[in-house]
Amino acid sequence: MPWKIQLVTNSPAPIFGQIVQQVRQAVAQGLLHAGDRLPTVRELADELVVNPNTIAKAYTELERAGVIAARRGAGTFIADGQCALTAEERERILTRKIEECLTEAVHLGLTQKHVLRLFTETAGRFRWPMK
Amino acid sequence: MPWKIQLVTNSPAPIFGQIVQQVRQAVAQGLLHAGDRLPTVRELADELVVNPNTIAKAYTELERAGVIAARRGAGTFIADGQCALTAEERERILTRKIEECLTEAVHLGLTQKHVLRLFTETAGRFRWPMK
Amino acid sequence: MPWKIQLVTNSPAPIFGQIVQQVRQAVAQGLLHAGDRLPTVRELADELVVNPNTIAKAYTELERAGVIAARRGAGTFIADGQCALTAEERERILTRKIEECLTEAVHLGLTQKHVLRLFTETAGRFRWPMK
Amino acid sequence: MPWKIQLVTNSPAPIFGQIVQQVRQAVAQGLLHAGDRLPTVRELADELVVNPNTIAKAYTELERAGVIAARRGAGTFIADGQCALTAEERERILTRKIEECLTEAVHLGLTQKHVLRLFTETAGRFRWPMK
DNA sequence: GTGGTCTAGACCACT
DNA sequence: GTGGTCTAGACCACC
Repeated sequence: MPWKIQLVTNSPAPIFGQIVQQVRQAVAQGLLHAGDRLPTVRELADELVVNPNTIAKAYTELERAGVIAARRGAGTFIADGQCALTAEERERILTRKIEECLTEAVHLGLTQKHVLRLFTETAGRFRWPMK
Repeated sequence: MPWKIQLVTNSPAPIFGQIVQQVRQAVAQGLLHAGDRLPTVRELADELVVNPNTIAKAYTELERAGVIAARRGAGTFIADGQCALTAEERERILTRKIEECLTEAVHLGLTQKHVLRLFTETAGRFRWPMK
Repeated sequence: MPWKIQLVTNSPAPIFGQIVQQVRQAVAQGLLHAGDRLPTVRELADELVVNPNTIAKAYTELERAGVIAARRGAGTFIADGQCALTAEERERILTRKIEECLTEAVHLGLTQKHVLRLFTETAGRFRWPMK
Repeated sequence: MPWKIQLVTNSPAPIFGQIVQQVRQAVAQGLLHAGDRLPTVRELADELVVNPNTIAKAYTELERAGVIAARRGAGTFIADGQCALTAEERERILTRKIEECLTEAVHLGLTQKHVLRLFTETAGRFRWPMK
């Protein structure tokens, strides 16, 4: 992998969830591309010093989300998943996420201008669909 | 309260967490202001039909976060919480939230333009500090 | 539960998959309704004589599919899930299933008339959306 | 072969299983007839770019099911397989398949009318026994 | 050697 | 007492 997964063991976020999020983000940022091979369950388990079942759970979750595809006997690969949800559902999901984000921002005492700048800058580090 | 808390019992999010998030969001949107009185634990427990312990846990969490303050014998009130973190720490926290948001957006197949528009629109419904 | 889950231990289908399919079918046939409570993980594990983790895996899968909703500390309930896939995706998925079904039918040497009758009869035992 | 086998490598379905299903479906749709010659294991392995062992496993499975027959030194041919099961057993097997199909349909939120139309249309693309 | 399933048993978060 | 997470270790299907 072109980068390292960072686990925070003293976190309320479960280990498998941290792995899921970091792989999803790497894909969204274009650090991982469709067809790239992920480390095997056992390799990653050794590297992160967690139980192989925990890695397997993360990979299962990612597969269910269409982010990766596991092939028995061959390994695990980044998929070129297309989201099949309706347009309304997608907006609904994202709006909720954005509201969480903004709630946090206001409570942190940041200004609207500052937040918009941070959002735009960060968006530039992601890999957007062309369509 | 000027608005109703909406609980989704069919949700992986814990009940107390939903309450915390909705109070925080109401404050961030200016629906609740510093000094406003919240319902008592028992009142809210009756209204939402949940265990009083669950409400108490939500209030404890909100107090720990500096969003509300309980005054013995008087009730619970919205605090005018000032965030005591350093500027760097605040940016770090928000950036992580924004990254989660953008990761979701890319996986939903939305365009950068669409997401920026949605973010800006939603930000307009929040109450920002003047500073 | 108004009916019993039947496990075939000598089957290529995994145990958790058999549970998933049978719960899905019970919901589709109207034997289980939104809001109904399922047995606890431990209860069902005892009843079917399998490991609680196996039941938990089945429940997790069903939750991900939106068929049930688990509430920590409260139990597991049938959800009133709405499918948010696009119309094309839904037709695509079902057509593939139908093709599998028909392939099987032809290889069994059944006549078209016979199969259509069986299909229509069986459909009558399901609970269809009104819309 | 009058048509091409399409492998989906990003799929939980095993490669050999996809081959088995597609040959069975081609026979059921009349694209392959009794006596037609199939490619050799090596030819098909080269064409699909998979391990010859995988093709061999698919052929073994198809032969076991009576769909094809290998003749030493001559090649592999589509058999005119007669299903040796009792009428009851055949109905039982098909009913289970139909139930899976209908369970999926209901969960996709499709109407009974829609599903019946799709089933009838698809059935028209299959080659049924005259008997 | 790869991922998938299952068991056994521990601990935690939530109601 | 409920479901959720994690560990440990076994066996199987697939390539």
